[in-house]
Amino acid sequence: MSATATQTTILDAGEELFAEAGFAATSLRELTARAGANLAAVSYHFGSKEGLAIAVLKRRMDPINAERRARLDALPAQPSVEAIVRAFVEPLLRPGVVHDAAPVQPGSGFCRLVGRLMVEQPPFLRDFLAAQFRELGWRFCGALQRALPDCDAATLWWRLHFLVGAIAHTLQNAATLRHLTDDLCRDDDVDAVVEQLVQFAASGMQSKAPAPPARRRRTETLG
Amino acid sequence: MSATATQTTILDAGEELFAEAGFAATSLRELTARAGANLAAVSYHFGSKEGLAIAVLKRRMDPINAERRARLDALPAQPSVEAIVRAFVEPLLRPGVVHDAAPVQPGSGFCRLVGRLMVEQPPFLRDFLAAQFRELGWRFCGALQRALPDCDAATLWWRLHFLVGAIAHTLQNAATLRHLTDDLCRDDDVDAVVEQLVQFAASGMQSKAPAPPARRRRTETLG
DNA sequence: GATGCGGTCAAACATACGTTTGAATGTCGT
DNA sequence: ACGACATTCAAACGTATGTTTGACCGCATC
Repeated sequence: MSATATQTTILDAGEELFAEAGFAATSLRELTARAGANLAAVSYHFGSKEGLAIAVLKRRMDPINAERRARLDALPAQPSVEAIVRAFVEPLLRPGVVHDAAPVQPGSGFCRLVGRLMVEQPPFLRDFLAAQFRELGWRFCGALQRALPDCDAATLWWRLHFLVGAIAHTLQNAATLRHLTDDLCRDDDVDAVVEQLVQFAASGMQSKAPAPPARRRRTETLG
Repeated sequence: MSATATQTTILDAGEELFAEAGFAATSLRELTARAGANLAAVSYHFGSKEGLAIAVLKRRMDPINAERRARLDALPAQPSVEAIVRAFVEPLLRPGVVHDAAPVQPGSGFCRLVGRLMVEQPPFLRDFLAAQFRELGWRFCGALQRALPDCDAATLWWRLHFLVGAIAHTLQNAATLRHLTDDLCRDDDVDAVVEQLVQFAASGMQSKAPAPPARRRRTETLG
């Protein structure tokens, strides 16, 4: 059964509004109003608000992660670190991913949505997001380790994690940065932003692994 | 007029719960129950829920940014990039900042709160956060530019922005990473995490500035 | 010991939320 | 043309929210 027009407009509106204000702060009345749909349509088609959020994510995340996998597999035998980073970053930030008739634009709601939900991580999404990312993370970590044999896996995982944070924050707050810098940093040139990010992350990845600190601080979790 | 005990316990509870679930998803009833205070106390002492959120942030952010400024001023004449990055990262991630009788612990609510609200950025907080960060950002950008004369200011601002994203994501989702990597990446050794972050960011900062892309993509904002 | 006042409290307020209901509407195959 | 099924709709449901109210308490001060 293919998605009806109503389902699509609701998914689009969810993408936009969840990205804009977050999951908890978005009401279904506002959402269905923007979608031009009836309030009850959300429950009818997606079961609940949470079900809608998962559907919104799933619609885009699956193709993006598939493209990441494909680009990882398409790399040469001895890929540069930059090429690996690029395979991770570009499928998310650049257009090209299509679902139904709505291609993902670089500035579209979904980009910001990922930035938002990746960090907001409502409890009901944690397992879903972790499951989405686990296998892919290990694959990229493995590729990086082959390119950087001096780095342990933990260090590379941390750096992948930092990269995800940088991506998420950029996706969501690029406009803030622009405002903060009096338009010095423009967010309307996607290619330039991608290059900045790839350059920064590729260089960070190739840093030498830090030596474990001499004394261990008493056990405290960081978050 | 100094803060009463009630105000302090409410601020503490706000720190914890806003960090845990975000601003919109936290109810004042849950919050005041945890604080052992009456529901009406929030309106009485802070005016509103939004007023409370600002007070929670302000209590910690002012001393942390002051310490960042102090450490920046205390750097030698020709500081290394790593030293500058460290002056930015450590005041936020390491303990030592004290307000009233409650020191900021590395795993305390506030660390995660910053990670959360830095990215959630409810509309009413945007101007507040931007004002907090603007002057500090320019100072760090200036210091970086003196250490990296080949980099333009925009590139360094972007990298500072990436660093903020990496910090925020780490503060908030370190536990997720731990789970994702089957305990390979531990979040209970704060020193090690700080070293990972500093190492990664310092190296990323020193990357050569990317050449501006040949053709400009049509105007689209990224977020 | 009366008065004023900052602080606390239980209760109520109006509103907004996510979800459900049951009737109405459209759209197929036959 | 008709029955069946999927979809839409306005309305209502129960609950939870942020905020306000007005009585009450503990102390200082006069």
